Amino acid sequence: MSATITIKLNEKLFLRDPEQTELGKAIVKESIRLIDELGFEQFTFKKLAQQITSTEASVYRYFENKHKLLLYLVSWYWNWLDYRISYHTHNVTDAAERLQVFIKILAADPMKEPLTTFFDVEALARIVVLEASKAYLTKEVDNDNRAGLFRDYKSLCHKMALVVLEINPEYPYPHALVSTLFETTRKHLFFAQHLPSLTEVKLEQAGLTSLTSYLNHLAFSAIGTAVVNTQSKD
Amino acid sequence: MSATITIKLNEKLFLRDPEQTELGKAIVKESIRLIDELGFEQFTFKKLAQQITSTEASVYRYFENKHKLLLYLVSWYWNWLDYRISYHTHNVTDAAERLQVFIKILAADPMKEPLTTFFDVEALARIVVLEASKAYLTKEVDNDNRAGLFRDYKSLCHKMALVVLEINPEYPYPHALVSTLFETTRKHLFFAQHLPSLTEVKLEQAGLTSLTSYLNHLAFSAIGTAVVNTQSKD
DNA sequence: CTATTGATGATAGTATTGCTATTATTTCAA
DNA sequence: TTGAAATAATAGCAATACTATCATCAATAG
Repeated sequence: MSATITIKLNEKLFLRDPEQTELGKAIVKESIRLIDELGFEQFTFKKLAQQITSTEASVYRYFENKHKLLLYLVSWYWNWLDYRISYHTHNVTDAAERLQVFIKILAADPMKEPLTTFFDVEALARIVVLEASKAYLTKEVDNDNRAGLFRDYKSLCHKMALVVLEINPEYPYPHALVSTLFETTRKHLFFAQHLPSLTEVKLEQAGLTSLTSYLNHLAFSAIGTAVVNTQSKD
Repeated sequence: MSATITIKLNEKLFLRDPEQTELGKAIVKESIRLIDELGFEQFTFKKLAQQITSTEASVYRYFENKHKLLLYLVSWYWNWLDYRISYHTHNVTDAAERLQVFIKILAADPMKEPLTTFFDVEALARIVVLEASKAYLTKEVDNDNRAGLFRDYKSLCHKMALVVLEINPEYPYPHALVSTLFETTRKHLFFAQHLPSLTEVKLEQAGLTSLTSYLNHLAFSAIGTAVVNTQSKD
């Protein structure tokens, strides 16, 4: 059942919903390709418009500016992660096991995905590694936060924090630990590729076993429980 | 003994050494003030030149571009941290205790500092929190890395990794853990201030005890040793 | 005591960026 | 079929990220 789940994002992220029109989808699809190729700094609405043979003005009708577009893409990604995590854990009763599934998905382990998208999700995942921090590391954070633009990241974080508390109700840093896991995942994917002397994590295998191991180790030693030794069913 | 330790940075970070001239020092001092005030995106060499009543062209004679300037400032900061850590640990024999001093300094606990600077170090520390990630999260990382522009961060990381190994020679992720501690420190200082729902860390106290506690907890539970309960002597 | 070098300042210029505005054209729904 | 909405085409503007040229001034080397 390859359901087309519609990911519902905060309306303040865009001026016109890009999923509703062909042009909108072209903007999203091509912006992902271009940001992945050029990096966020070199990416401009003019270059994007050229690629989709449209105009800068048209792109501006969908997104206020490129920062909002980045926020849109990143939010979409967190929403997608949330969906995948729910999908793969909804019938896992043991909380520790659910946390492990969470980590496995975070670390980008390829799992059969029921959600098909009109754009390159792997490119988006690379964008999240390289650019996601820039979505909030600005002088505009507080305004953007008030506008609810980080809602998806925060709610996903909270959801996983509850799992941590289920494992150990006395654990004093559930949100901190989960956000650390999120940030650490991206940083170590990046380090493994570009600054390998900063980590023991290696990228060689598709399963990213060393990243998964490191994250499991960090999480479970902090929470104070041994890593559950269960093979997940997929 | 308030020694004026000269922090020696990679020469590729600048075109002309800013510490050698009055103009150079003015550039560094005022750029720290301006980046802290405006954020890195809104900061320009033109604005900087106006502040120091010099010209854009003169600034460009010291730094190739604003990205290199950021790299310079961030490298200076890591170097300064390195110096402080060495200073406060050189006669601490116990490795676990040295790691704790390291964490305490990382978390910006105010300690008597022997190094006096001609600019606002606290502003620089804020810049590191908000902007340091942008120094490497670019499409230019590999070039910058080849040019040795991350040398200071990497060597500091390695130094601390050796301390981790001294505590537990079997520990499989010393560099990963240390870089996680670095990144986590900055992220949680940021979260505590702007996205508090992502962390239990609070900023209220000068000593930042909650951040220090969280970092100690993360580090020592991962390494597999209890937190040493020693009051440091300062 | 020149003569030269090196650092700075003054000024100008250029391509690109990050928009906004106006008008024209197409589309498709009532 | 007509009218509203979406898009394209074009222009323009202030700011950014530089580069280049030339004049000035100070130190210092011969």
